[in-house]
Amino acid sequence: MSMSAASRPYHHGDLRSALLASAERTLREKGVAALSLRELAREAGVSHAAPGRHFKDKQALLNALALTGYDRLAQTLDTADDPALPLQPRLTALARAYLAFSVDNAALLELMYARKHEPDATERMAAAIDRTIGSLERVLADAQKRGEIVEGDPEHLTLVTGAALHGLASMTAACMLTPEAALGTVDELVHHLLHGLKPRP
Amino acid sequence: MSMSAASRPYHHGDLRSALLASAERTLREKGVAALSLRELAREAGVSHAAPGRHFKDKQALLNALALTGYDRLAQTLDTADDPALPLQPRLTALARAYLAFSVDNAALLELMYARKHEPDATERMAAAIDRTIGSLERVLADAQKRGEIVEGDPEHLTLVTGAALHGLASMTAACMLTPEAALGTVDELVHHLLHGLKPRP
DNA sequence: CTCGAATGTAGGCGTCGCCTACAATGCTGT
DNA sequence: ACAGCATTGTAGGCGACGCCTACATTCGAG
Repeated sequence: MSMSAASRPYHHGDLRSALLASAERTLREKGVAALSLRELAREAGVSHAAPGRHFKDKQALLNALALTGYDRLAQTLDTADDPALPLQPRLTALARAYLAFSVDNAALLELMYARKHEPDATERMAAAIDRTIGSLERVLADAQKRGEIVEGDPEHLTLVTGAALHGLASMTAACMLTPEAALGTVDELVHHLLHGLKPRP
Repeated sequence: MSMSAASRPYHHGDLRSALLASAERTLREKGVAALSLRELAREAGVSHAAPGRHFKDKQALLNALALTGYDRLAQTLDTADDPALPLQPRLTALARAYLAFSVDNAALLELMYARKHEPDATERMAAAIDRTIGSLERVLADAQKRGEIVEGDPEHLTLVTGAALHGLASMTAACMLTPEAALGTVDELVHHLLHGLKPRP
């Protein structure tokens, strides 16, 4: 059968990946509200019902998109983490990496942290989140082993640190801070986190 | 003219408020995705185009909803703040109030922090956010005056503290923490924020 | 090679946001 | 009191969307 521009082969070949890639681009360029299955189908050159063969509904596509986001985030954090560094520069580097990712992928991050409802998606999402938080927990656990930070349940310390970082990223995403201001604040945030706000005697 | 159940008066009387109230209920009970102007119109007993007289489009209604949310939040924080308290309990109380609000109004908070586009809405929103952050900044400025916390730009200190609180709230909204766990962590978070993670000599 | 599974197509259904033309009502100035 | 205008609500239509079903084509395991 001919493969002229107007008549592609009946089967796309890798529609699922094409949809996800197209969706990510649209998400980045026009935001989540501009995402429509029909438009994605048009961009892929297939009929408006074809995406339904790969994603049972729109939410399923968004979930898949979020999961790819977690993969990229995990990879980003992994390469940013240098276990040889002392706590403060190590944590700062990790924080900068997370903030940079959140600025570059604001809409995607919104999807990643959106409350899902289907139990299966929630499971996979929770596992991905745990993996992300794991990067931070490793840093703090190491620091604790070396006596660089106070005793206490490392999970709680991770939560406090993670909340501060995520909060900064979230505020930036909400346009309460410019990305530059946020990146410029990271070092200070980590410093205050480690040294506390109360004066040291 | 008759006012039987089937034939209300031609004019609703206070459609705008009715729409906002109905929207807030739907938002709380079914989430933002379930909000539709046509459904709100049906609940108010008016035609599907009537809401357009009070909100130029759906986003305008969401913006108005967010602004009422900021009013309620400001009121909540205001009554929760006791300037007579020393820093730690004062900050803890404020944090608990914010967290409680964010748990009770998760979907609304999502709207409040959503990136808007129309310049007018963004202005009003930014003013509301400043008002909210002001509650926190007052606490820290007072503490600084009393020498309870380190020197430094109070705006930066506010940012660090606010990021941590907002992060905890945000993580709770994203179902990474149960509301109980979050509330149970607040005290510890404030403590670590004030005393730092590094061991005190 | 065959036949079922996987994948894509065509069309339809109900809902939505938004638009326009029109009707009813309220309000203000005389 | 009331004319005239601005406000508010109505009726209907438009195009887009998500999702569904019935059907067509292709792939691949036996």
